[in-house]
Amino acid sequence: MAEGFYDFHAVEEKWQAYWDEKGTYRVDEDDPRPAFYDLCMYPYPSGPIHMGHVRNYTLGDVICRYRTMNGFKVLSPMGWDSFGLPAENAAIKEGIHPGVITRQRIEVMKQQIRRLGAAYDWRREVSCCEPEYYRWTQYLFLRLYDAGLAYKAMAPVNWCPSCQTVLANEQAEGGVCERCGSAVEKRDLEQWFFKITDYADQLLDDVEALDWPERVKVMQRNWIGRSHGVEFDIPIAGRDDLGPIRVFTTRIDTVFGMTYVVLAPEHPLVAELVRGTGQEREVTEFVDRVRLESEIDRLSTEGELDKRGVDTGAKAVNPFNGAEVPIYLADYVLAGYGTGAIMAVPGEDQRDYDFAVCYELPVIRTTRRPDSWTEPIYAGPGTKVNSGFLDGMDVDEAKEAATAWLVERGAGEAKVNYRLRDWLISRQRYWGCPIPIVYCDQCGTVPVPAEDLPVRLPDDVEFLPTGESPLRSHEGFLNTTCPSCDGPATRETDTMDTFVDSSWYFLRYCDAGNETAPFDPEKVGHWMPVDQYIGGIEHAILHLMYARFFMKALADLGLAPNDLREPFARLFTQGMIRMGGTKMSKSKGNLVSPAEFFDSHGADALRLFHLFVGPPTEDVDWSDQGVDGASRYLNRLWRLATGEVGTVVDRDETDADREITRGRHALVGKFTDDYERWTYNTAIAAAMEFTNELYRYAQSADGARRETLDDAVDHLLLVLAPMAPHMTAELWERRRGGHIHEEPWPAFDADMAAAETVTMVVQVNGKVRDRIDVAADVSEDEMRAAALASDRVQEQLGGRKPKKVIVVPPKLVNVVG
RNA sequence: GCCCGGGUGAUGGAACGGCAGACAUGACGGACUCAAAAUCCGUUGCCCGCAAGGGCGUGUGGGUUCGAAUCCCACCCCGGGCACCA
Repeated sequence: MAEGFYDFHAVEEKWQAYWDEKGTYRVDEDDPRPAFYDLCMYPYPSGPIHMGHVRNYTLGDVICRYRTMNGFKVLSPMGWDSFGLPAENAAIKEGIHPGVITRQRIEVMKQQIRRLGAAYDWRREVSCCEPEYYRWTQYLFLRLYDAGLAYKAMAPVNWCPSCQTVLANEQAEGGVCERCGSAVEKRDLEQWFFKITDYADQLLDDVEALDWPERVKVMQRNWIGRSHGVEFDIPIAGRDDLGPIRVFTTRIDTVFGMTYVVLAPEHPLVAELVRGTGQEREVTEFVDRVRLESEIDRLSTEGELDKRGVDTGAKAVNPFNGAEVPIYLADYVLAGYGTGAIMAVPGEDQRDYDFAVCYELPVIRTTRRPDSWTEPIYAGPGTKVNSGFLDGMDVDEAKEAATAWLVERGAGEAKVNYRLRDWLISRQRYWGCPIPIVYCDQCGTVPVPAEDLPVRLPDDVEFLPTGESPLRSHEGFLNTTCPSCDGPATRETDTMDTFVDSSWYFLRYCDAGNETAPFDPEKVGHWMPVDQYIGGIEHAILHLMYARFFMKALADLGLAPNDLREPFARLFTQGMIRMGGTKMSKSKGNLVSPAEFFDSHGADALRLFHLFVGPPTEDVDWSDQGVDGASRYLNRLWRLATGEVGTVVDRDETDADREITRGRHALVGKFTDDYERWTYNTAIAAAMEFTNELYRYAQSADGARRETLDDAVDHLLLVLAPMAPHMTAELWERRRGGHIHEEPWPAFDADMAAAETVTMVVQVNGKVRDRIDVAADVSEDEMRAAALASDRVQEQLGGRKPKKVIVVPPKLVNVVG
């Protein structure tokens, strides 16, 4: 390799070793610098890293290094989301323990992440599949259990009758078991839940103050889905033995338009309602059919409305006017939301209308609609009609009056409902955190005492394609003694959803080595909340919602500081890397491996490409040529900074030199702005422009003035240091000595950055007709005079007097003629 | 269906009401070279013109403004999220 050529292999290795050994990015509580917590979502260790990781960690690293230069101690940790299904499936396929596979993959990934040059405090590394970590996941489960926030209940699950196991929704796509192809059924099984619904209001209200992308906030709000309404009783005609049907509505003002009532097929009153009636057979058949259908089938039957409901033959009595209306079952009413029963108002609800048309049920409209309205249903504001004592009121008044009417009679009350359900955490799987519970014939459900944790996953298990968790047949794991009575007991064999592990890993980073507690609340208070969280938009709902719930619950339990209610103050969601228009993925076979580029172009070139290709929020298409371009630029910078370009002379400062100094002040100003705005692509463009200018400067007949060029190049290196850390460190050391990443962020002088002369644009009727160089501090009058003196302007005016002259100092004059 | 994004050269993108296309990629031409690579220089939105210059141009149509890629209204197309939530 020729002397003077940028040998990125050697340079990158050298500096990676230096940062490791010197511990440049290790930070502690007693460091007096202000704290900044910079976090990238920890990866699932799938083996080699992909371009999405590169983009994510490059952004995180740029923040880390930039904030460090700005005087912060930046906590930037890394770890592994190492429990989960893919490793267990690989274990079944290859006959290797998932722990072995996972640990190997972590090593590969860690090596590659290191080659990216990202600065992590590796002392804080966590891996949630290790007992040192999951012990504390179990501990937190127990604390939630003690607080009544973890409970066991029956829940409908996807069940494969052939594999004899529960399937996650994504394993039951299309209503078919992904392993054996059998039709998946709904089954009711005892499952563990976290009571996230207790926090629904807080989770919703606290979204407002977060510095998060608006679309993520919208998704969180929709997911929680708070709706205010009324719950009330509708008696069943002639069936005093059955008690009323309780319904929920957000439109109690439309109650006089109720022309039928609908129960969910799973509603508890159904069996009694039809027993011994002529409708019994038809209703039972309907209920059985719906029960066997998966959620997916239920949704896909859209369009065949006539098969999706059935008349029970029974009648309900509208408490407001005594009208008798039929009671139907329909699968569009969900058992799990509200009361599982609705009053149907086909005049003011689209689904009710569609159903009513199909089953020839009457439509009563209760809101006067605008004259121009032609749609069959109207749900807007207006005056009530056909509504008894509500007539003449507007919608809001009617809601209030109808609610008061119900409350007076003890027949109903205002009620808030949520779309959010409790978090089902049970997984019938091996490779997850065991739920620390035992079942004793004498004592029932007994939590494992904290001092007995961790409940370890046994290593001596066989991974067979039976579909059943190996924990269920592992005698040594299954059989234990009751912590309460010492009698024989069996362990819970379900493990926790991996989202539980990721709901607190950012707290463990604050105190990763703690052997007596999950973390010290004081240390957590020192670093938290995360100042900048960076990750993919795919976690916009689940992970971010669960982690927020954990933070609030742990603060309430005294495990974390009480005022720490939100874990992530600022969130940045990066766009995807695509290849030829589609997402890069193994299954599509369009993966581009970052590792190849470490070898062929170097980490700095790969990082620079990712930053230059476009705004980091946007999806981007991968381009090999783009990396070539980034690499070309770095080589250009290398030649400039190693003195291979042009001639350098010693002389007194000339105008040309001063223009270069002005340029470097402007450059620093541009970078300072762009780092704050995350517009790295335009910052890099400015660096390229300035580099091109320095080339012309050094190659000009007069040559470059030594101090001026050195100062300009040094500043170019400083501003690029967070983006291309290896090359800038190497050049800085050669030119200046010392470590560039310990230099302070360069100051700039806005006055120095301002140009002395600017090019003023002269428009006639909004079209550019001339350009005139003027002093930067030119007055409005001078600009107007210069513009009107322009031959081109006079030509365009053709002797007419201008009607008006708009002057925008010092950029533009618009002559309106 | 509802809710977000987004439509700018051959391509990625730039332009936070004021020069549309910065910077880069690609392509073409040239220099250097025995040759190639690397590097360097030049051209590169469309149309008319020898040129000076002129006209057109940011998905479509309208509007606001001295001035619109940018703001407003309507529509078309693409991407994403949610979807019987009463």
